[in-house]
Amino acid sequence: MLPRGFYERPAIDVARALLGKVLLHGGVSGRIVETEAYLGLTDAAAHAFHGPTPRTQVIFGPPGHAYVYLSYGIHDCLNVVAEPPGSPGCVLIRAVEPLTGIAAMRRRRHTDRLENLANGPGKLTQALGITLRHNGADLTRGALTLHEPSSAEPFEIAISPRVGITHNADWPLRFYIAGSRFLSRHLKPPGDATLKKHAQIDDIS
DNA sequence: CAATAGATCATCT
DNA sequence: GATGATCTATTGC
Repeated sequence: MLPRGFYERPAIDVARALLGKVLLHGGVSGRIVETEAYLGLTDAAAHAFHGPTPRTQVIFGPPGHAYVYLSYGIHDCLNVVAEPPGSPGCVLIRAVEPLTGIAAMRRRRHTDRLENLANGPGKLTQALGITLRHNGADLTRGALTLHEPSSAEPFEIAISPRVGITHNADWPLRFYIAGSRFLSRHLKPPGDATLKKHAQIDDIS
């Protein structure tokens, strides 16, 4: 079980440190392969940016708790509260690699494909059975917990801009395990994009 | 494979 | 009354 102190540091540090850790709920677990940091009052993309509200108060509370919100009216998304009380940093869990309880995941997700069970913030909550009821839950004790992996193979951390936001869209606050098959988005091809533009130029001329 | 439309509702203005 | 830290199916190349 990760101790409270694990979460009591800057959100960016927690986002990086959470990679490779294990998220467990009711016998169903996954290895975290993708996270995003949200910096609170200095970050217009963060829910906490406008100060505490009934919804976001948990982000301003003690670290090591869950902030779960409803996304686009449909999906429950899981955040981990970081930083000391009053400092509203948090980390969005964007993807996990299925480890245990895979049968239950397949049932909840209505799909068999391993790579499609929990490769997105809305998908992993559905796969693990995490809902708005877990908002405010203490991650250091209770049904929803985080752990050190039993076997830790080394991995490389890659960085990119965050996904799906309109503010600070260029801030490099998304962290993921390089080469993982379980990411919410696949890597951009290394080449440039000039080839595509030719077609449009040809159309005009 | 890439782009896009539609679903759907708690939260805040 | 507008707005998303998304997902899926569908359409178009």
